[in-house]
Amino acid sequence: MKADSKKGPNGVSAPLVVAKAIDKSSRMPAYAQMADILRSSISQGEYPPGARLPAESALAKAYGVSAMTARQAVSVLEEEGLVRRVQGSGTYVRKVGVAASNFGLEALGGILADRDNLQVRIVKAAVKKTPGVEKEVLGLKPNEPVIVVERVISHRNEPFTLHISYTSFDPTSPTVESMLDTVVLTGLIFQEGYSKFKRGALRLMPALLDAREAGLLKLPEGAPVFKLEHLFYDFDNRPTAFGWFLVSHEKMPLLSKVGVWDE
Amino acid sequence: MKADSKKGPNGVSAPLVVAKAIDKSSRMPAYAQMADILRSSISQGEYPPGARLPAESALAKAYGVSAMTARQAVSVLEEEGLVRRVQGSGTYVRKVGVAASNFGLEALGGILADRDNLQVRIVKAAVKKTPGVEKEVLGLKPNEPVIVVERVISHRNEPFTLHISYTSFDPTSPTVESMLDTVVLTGLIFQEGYSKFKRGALRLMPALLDAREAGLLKLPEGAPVFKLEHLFYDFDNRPTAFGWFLVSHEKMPLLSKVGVWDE
DNA sequence: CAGTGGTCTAGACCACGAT
DNA sequence: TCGTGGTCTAGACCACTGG
Repeated sequence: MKADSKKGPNGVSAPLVVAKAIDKSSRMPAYAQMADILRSSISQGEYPPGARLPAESALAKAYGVSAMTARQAVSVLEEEGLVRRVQGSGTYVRKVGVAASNFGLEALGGILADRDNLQVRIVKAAVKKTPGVEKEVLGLKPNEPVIVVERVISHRNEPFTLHISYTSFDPTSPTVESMLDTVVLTGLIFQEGYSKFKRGALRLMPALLDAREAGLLKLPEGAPVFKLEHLFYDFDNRPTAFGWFLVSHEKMPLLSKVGVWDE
Repeated sequence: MKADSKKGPNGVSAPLVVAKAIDKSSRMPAYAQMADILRSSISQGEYPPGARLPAESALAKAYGVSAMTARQAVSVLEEEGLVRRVQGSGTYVRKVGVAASNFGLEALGGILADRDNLQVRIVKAAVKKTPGVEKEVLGLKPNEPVIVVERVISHRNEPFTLHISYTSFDPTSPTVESMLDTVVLTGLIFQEGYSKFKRGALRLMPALLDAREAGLLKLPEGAPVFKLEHLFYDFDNRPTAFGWFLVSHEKMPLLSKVGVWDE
């Protein structure tokens, strides 16, 4: 028996009741209208968490669209994390929970992209020759030199983040590139021009500000902040840019929403 | 002139050179094979960051598939964050940078789902009648009571997280549900059965452990940890479950990868 | 074995961008 | 105006789930 069919008093399968029709003359695509309707149905409890949605073929017929269009509508909800597709079984409404959350760093990107209001101050630039973990990460020998650069990046004249970076000191590359590694990290921090990096790994951690860091960021010593560690690889797969950003959670809020929010 | 065409010595447009052909007898879908090929091309620098990919129609012709299939292949790369589609213009390779990163809480979900190895110990359960921010968040009057419950959730007998929760004290709901709010938070913490929540908002922050918290989690006092704040709404749109998890970043690493990693 | 989601075709037309 | 991505159709067949 079709699980999504509704039975009349006499037990005969009735057609799927459609909450709202598609306006094909609208500029809004049919799949988007359909996704809105389905989302609304979920929101109103018609399809509670765990429930199975009608089959895509049934939805297509009910809304008078092709199967591909109905599929696209369901895909919208799937990408929103609202439903889960199981091949051969059906499409199910996801349960809302903490684990579904996802935190993006658009806020950071937005600020770093607002270059007109950014000020970058280099507070340290040195060649380090003593061993350290950064050399392991960059695949260097303990005695090979690395360039360490520390920058305070301010936004609208307020300190926003402290960036510590380690890059390999490659005597064969042009001096302008290696000396203060401005080119490499311009590509990392600002998303302009051609990036030199093929891929990167990031780790987000909580951290405390020591006295010096706190002074540079004009925050209290011992304040909890985000530490965003990064390791970027160039197109030769060599680890190239290791370092981290220290940034207050108030200046970079990490927010996430789960479930249905559009009403 | 087609921007993606390559010119021969005599200046005549040559067909797009295909790196590898699609094996239509393979069990791997054509779009997935095509996505792999394109990803590999990007990885090897054939399409550097900022470059425009060949038009979807050109790709379809070059690989001998329909336009919809080529489109699906490009969609894979788009969902991976590798390319950006611009209507009317083209599809461009994204530059790799810190802002592209995205942190999911699958690690948290994985541990909370492993119920056989979980122990939950309630370390506090009380009805609070004095005012507090939690009442504003839950939309209660300052004198309305809330239930506060604190739990230590251990995994394999090691403290994993401390959960503080505030829920409204609703005398009309069944006692079993409201008393220790076990049902509500069973749905929140464990993703089993039918969820009572329609949606939730979450905020991730860095925090320090005070002496009591540190003792409960067997961590040093003052250690930096993640604070994952949550506010969940029921299907009547009432804020219902406010609280937060304190969890060590070592037990819940937040990792993210950007760019091309599959080689 | 019936029903479900997953893939695929060979077209069509539209909205938008750059020219 | 032309090339691009975006939407859509009306079919087809396949892979998988579950009774």
